[in-house]
Amino acid sequence: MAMRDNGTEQLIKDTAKRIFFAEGKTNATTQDIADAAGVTRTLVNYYFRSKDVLFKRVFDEAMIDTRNRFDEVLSAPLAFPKKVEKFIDVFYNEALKFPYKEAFMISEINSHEFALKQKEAPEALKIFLQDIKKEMDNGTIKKMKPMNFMLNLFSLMAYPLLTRPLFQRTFELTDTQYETLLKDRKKMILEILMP
Amino acid sequence: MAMRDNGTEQLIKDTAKRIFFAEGKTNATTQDIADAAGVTRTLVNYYFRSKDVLFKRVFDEAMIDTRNRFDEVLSAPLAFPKKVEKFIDVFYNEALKFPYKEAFMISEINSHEFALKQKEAPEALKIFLQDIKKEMDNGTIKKMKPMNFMLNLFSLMAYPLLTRPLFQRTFELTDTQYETLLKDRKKMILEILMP
DNA sequence: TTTTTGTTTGACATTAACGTCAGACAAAAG
DNA sequence: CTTTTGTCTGACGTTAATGTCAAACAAAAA
Repeated sequence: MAMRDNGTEQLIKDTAKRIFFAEGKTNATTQDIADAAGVTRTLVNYYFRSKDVLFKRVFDEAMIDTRNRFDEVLSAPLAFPKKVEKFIDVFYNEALKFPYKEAFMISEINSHEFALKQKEAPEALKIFLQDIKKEMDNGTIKKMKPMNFMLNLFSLMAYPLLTRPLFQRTFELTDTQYETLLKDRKKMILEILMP
Repeated sequence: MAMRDNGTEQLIKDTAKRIFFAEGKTNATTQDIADAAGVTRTLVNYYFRSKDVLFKRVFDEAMIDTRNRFDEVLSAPLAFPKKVEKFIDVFYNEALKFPYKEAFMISEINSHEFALKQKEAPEALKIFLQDIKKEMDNGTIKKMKPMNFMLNLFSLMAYPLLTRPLFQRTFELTDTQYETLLKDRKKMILEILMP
């Protein structure tokens, strides 16, 4: 086929994402990815010049993807509590599909090659911070630096996912038990943040 | 010297810890570590049979070290609020010394080779969970699963450290600004958890 | 058809990181 | 002193992972 066919390229990227984010094989080689995608390794080098390029592309697209997902909720015309609630839902649904994505991103973010593409803070985040400020002025939520409120929300959602392997084994919980725990947290997070 | 001398062995381990936890070079090679320690790479293989062994030892000792630090506070005969406050202090002091330790541990925990040494939950954690339960019964803190309270505490402390490179750059904060933010969080965490 | 263009493959070259080994060396034990 | 034991070094071999290349191939364009 002579037509510009990005089917294979997409397949490789999707496979890489699956391996990294869903299966948690952070040290996968290009061979592993090629095998899983059912193509030869040479093809990986044909579409992406090097392993590094592929990795960075996967990472960047994951960042953008996550941001878009967040933006949609955070800039939606919803009442504040509903917005937060929906945000938690979106976050957990993604986490359910890609259990290792968070941990992967944390690693990359903390690597020294990490560089931000966009310079400014995303518009949606700014809107959300303004929402938070407004709620504080209204007395709906406890007064603090809006940034701290946001950090709290992210923390309470994400951290139990990041440490899941440790906590689940330490307290000898089954998969379903831990998932119940996570599900319970949604209500609890809302109560804590907006008492 | 024919005397059993664990000076060099210790030096290598300490250097590795510094490189991983303080400098954040997670992909450091045995050569890097040997160079930084001022010894030949062969020595690394002499004391630790392989790279894997060295890495696992560093990780395991870091786990134990952290646990001991926590245990000391968590099982101390302190009033609950004081205990939590001190715990946050201990946590942040460690984070200040080893900014990348958390991220490193998260990576390891989420790798598929991760295995827990000890089977049971540490005694100190059990004590802490009982403390929490007691406070809830007393009505001092909001009722929830004690495990969730613990998760919240860890989350609120740790997550802003894990995502520091991302948040700091996104909102264009200087090092001192972010550290101020972190310092402010201590009071805020206490207020949130024990209103 | 022939040509052109993009796709795919297998074989090869390169490299970086790791592990081993024989032997040098120094200090304590005999 | 000689022997023994533990420490250290340099050189070497091995491997796994990556990257490159020429050529085969298929489909669209000429």
